[in-house]
Amino acid sequence: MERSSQLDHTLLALADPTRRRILARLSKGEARVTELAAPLPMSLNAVSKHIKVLERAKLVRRNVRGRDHYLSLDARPLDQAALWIETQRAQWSQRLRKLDELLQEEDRK
Amino acid sequence: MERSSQLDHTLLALADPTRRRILARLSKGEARVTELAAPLPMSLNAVSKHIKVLERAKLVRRNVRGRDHYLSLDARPLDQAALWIETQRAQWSQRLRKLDELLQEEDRK
DNA sequence: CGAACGTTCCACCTTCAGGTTGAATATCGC
DNA sequence: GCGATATTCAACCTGAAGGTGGAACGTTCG
Repeated sequence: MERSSQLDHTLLALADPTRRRILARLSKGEARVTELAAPLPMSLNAVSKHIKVLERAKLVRRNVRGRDHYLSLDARPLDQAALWIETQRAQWSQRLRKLDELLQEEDRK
Repeated sequence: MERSSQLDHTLLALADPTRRRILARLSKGEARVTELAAPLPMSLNAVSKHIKVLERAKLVRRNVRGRDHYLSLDARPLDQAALWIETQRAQWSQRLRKLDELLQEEDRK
């Protein structure tokens, strides 16, 4: 019934340490699945699944060359996530500011 | 076996539209559980659970006054999340810059 | 061609997320 | 004290997340 938004997928993908490690690795340059899996304490299959989650979130692009699949980072969805967080922080601090003004108003009376 | 990090909890809490709605509401001021639940298309119990997830992530604080529980936003965990995202974006764009320099170097030869 | 390699697909298991309903608990107001 | 109100707790269900191992598939290379 419910369509999951792009933002849902992005944040969900980021909410896992293994996937954040993969992204951190990819931010230094493209890599194959096996290369990404090598330092991780799990099966190649599990890593393959994590990559699929990252692809669903459009955080990672796949480039197949022969039998090798080269993964690379696409940082654009991060912009949307950062935007949401910044918006919340802005509204929050704005509210604090108004609250502060209100309290000073009280004091003057 | 695995200890979940603060960042995991934060991002996981954010990766749900209902919880983001709750946070957006709270960024405009504190509210009781029932007030938060009113506009949401689910039972009060479900909302209570969502709030617990937000509390685990330390994004929300609870202030009990009589039978009413007043929830308020604590934006500090958002800073950590924003930091991680910004770090990734920085490394990613730095890599693109270096790649660009490299290509220009190639051209000059 | 045939063996090795890189990756995915499939079947399975266990844990957890998100929702439900119904009962329990605590407080308020008459 | 009693009924209404605010919230949680407990049990349960369904589906998805995250892991496993093994079979399948396409590609490379001797």
